[in-house]
Amino acid sequence: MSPTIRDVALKAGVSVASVSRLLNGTGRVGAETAARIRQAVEDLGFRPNGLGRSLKSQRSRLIGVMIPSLANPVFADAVAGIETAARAAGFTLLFGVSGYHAEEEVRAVEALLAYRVDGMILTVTDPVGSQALDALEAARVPHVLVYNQPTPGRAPTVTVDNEGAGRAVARHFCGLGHRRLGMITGALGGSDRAAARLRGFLAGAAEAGLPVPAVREVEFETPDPDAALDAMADEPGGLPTALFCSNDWLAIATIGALARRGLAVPGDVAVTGFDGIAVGAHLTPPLATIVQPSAEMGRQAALRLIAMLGEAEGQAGDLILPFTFRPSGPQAGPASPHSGRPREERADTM
Amino acid sequence: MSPTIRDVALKAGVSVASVSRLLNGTGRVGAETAARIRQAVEDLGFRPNGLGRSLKSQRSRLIGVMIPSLANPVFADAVAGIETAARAAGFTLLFGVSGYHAEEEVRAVEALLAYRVDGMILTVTDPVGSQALDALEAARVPHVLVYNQPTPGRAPTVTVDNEGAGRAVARHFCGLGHRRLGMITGALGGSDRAAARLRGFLAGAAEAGLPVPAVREVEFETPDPDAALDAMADEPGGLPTALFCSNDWLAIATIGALARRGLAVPGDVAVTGFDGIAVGAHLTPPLATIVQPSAEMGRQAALRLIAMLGEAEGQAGDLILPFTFRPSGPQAGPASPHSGRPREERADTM
DNA sequence: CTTCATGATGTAAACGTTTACCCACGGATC
DNA sequence: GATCCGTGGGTAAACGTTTACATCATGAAG
Repeated sequence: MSPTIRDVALKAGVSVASVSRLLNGTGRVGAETAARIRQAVEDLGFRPNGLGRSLKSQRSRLIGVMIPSLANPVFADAVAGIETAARAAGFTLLFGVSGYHAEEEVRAVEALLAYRVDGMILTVTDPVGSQALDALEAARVPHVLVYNQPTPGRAPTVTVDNEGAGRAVARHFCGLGHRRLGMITGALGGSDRAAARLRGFLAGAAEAGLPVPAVREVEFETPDPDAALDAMADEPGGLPTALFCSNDWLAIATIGALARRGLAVPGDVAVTGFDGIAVGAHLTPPLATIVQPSAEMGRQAALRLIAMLGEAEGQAGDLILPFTFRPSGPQAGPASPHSGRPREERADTM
Repeated sequence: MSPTIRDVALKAGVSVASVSRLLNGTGRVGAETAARIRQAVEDLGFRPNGLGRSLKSQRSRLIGVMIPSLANPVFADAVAGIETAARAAGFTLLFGVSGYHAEEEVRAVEALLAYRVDGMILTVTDPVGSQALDALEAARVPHVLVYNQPTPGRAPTVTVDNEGAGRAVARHFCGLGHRRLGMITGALGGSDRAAARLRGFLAGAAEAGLPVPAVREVEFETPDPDAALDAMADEPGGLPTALFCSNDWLAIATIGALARRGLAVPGDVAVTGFDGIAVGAHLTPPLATIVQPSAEMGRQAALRLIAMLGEAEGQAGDLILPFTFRPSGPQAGPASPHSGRPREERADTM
C-alpha cells in the first residue's frame, strides 16, 4: 500500500540499513548516498511505519493519557498542557476516558497498554488500591499521576496541596464571619482529592473553633445539588451560610440550585469552588475558587514522565505546585478568556 | 519483557496459531485446548501486543482525532462524543492538536498517519486546499470532518448549517428592533465555519433591509475584543447595538470588553455567541447563543467513520444536524451544568 | 474399502522496521 | 609490505502478531 523502507532502498539503489540509518540519524551515511535516499523518500512520499518501528525498537514514542472526563474543563486544560510538552519531545498521545469509574480505569489502561505506550499520565479515582495502577506497575510502564494525592508506594503525582486548600477555604469563610459552613462534594469514593479537600476543610473549621460543617456527597456526572441543599436545610443548624464545593462545575450547579431557592450568591450564601476553570472568572459575580495551574500541571507531568523515560533530566518524586485563591468580588476581568490571567492571590498567604 | 503469544502457546502446549485463533475468535479451537490456553493467558497475564497485531493485520483499530484546540470546550465535547462511540466499537484514540494552524495540521496528521490509524476525525481550518486533507487522501485513509463546511471533493462532514445560523442571528437581532449590527469573528482564514456564519449573517441583514453590518476579525488564541470594539466605534455608524460573535469564548470575552466600556449586555448591546458551550447557560444573564449538538456531532462522526471502515452500516455523505437557539433572558437554569438541558428552541422556526 | 468432507491443530511466511554483525576499501603507521 | 583503523555500506535476524497452507484424525457417504 504505502511505500516501505524497502521501496525506498530499492529506488535509491542502497540497502534498507542505510535508509534507516539516515532517517534515524544513527550511523554515518555518505553524502551522495544520503542525497539519493532523500530523493527517493521525497519521490515516493515515504512515511516510516510507526508500528514496525515501535515493534522492533521496543519503544513506541506513544504516551497514554487517561482522565476521568472531558466535560470538566479542568481535565481538558491538563491534557492541553500534556500535549504541548509531549509534542515538543516527539511523542504522540493515546487517549482514554474513565468516567470517574474504577473498572473503566482498568479497561482504559489495558487498552492503552496494548499499544505498548512508553509511559502514561493519568488521574485515577484513588491511587490506594487502584487496579489500574497495579496493572501499570506490573507492566513496568513508567507513569505519572495528575491531580491525585501523593501516595506512598505509588507513582509520583503532580498536584496541589488539596488539604491545605480546603483548610484555606475554611479560614477564608471564617474570616468573612461565617459560622455555619458546609461542603458539597463529588462522591468521595470517586476522588481522593475531593476527600483531601474535605479533610482540610473540616480541620480548618475545627482549628478556627467553628462547628462541624455539614457535608453532602453528590454524583460527579449527574450531581443533584438541590437534594444536597434540601438535606442540609433539614439539619439542626439549617442551611450553611458558606458552602465549599469540591469543584467549579459543582459550584456553578450549586449556585443555580441556590437561585432556585431564592438565595443570592454571595449575598445570602457564600460559595467557593475548586479548580479555577477559566470561565469561572466570567460569571457574574465571578466564581470564588481555588485555582490550580492545570495546563502547567499537565506540562510538568509530561516533563517528568519524559525524564523517567530517559529522554531528559528531571527530578523524581511528587510535585506540589502552589494553588491560588481567586476571590469573587467585582469583575476586573482579563482581556480574554483565553489569554488573560485572572486576578489571583497566593493562597499560602491567606 | 511482557509475555508473548509464544510464551502462552508454550505454556499451554499448543501452537501460537491456536492461541491467536482463540483470542480473536477466528477459527475453531477444541474445548479442552481452549481451557488450557485461557489458563495460560491468565497465569502469564498475557496482553496481546497491539503493535505486532496491527503490523501484521494491517488494521490498527486506532482512530486519529485532530482538533484546533482543547481550550474551547466545544471541541472537548466533540471528542467526548467520539470517544464514546469509538470505545464502544473497540477503537482507541490517537490525539493531536493543531492550534488553528494549517501547517500544524499537516504535522499532526503526519504524526497520526505514522501509526497507521485506520481512520481519522478532524476539524481543519479550511477543507478547500487543505494540505492535511490532501495527505489523508493520498494515504487513502478514511476520514470524517467535524464542524467544517461541506466541501465538494472532500470527505463527508458532520456539522450544522452555519450559514443558516448566521442568517437566523441577523433575523433575530432585526426582530428585536436592532438596525446597526456587527460581527466579531475569529480569523476567517482559520475557520471556514466562521466564514460561513459571517456569510449568513450578512445575507440575513441584507434580506431584512438592514445596513451592512460592521465586521472585525480577531485572533482565535489571543483575541483582543477591545481593539475590535475600538475599531467599530470609529466607523461612521458608531458601535453596533447588536453583536454576533463567531463563538462563545469570543462572546464571553466581548461581553467583558463591553463591560470595561461601561456597556451592559443585553441592556446596551445585544450579544449572541455560537457553539452552545454548557457554561454559557450559567452566565448572568445567560449567554444567547446558537447551540450545536457537539457531543452528538462527535458521536455521529465516529459512527460514520466506523461505517466507512466497514465495521457497520451507515450512510455516506455530509450530515447536517439541526442547531438550536438558546436565548439569553431570565435564567431558568438546569439542575446541573453536566446533565441539564438548557432551554432551547428550534432555530429553524425563528 | 475408498473417498471425502470436516474439524482441530501445527508450520512458517509475512508485516515494516531496527540493529548487530560483517565486509571492503583506503590511508597511515611501523 | 604487513598491520591497523576508520568509514561507508550490506546481510539478515529479530520484534509479536496473523493467516495461508498443510497435516491428520474421524467418521459419513459412496
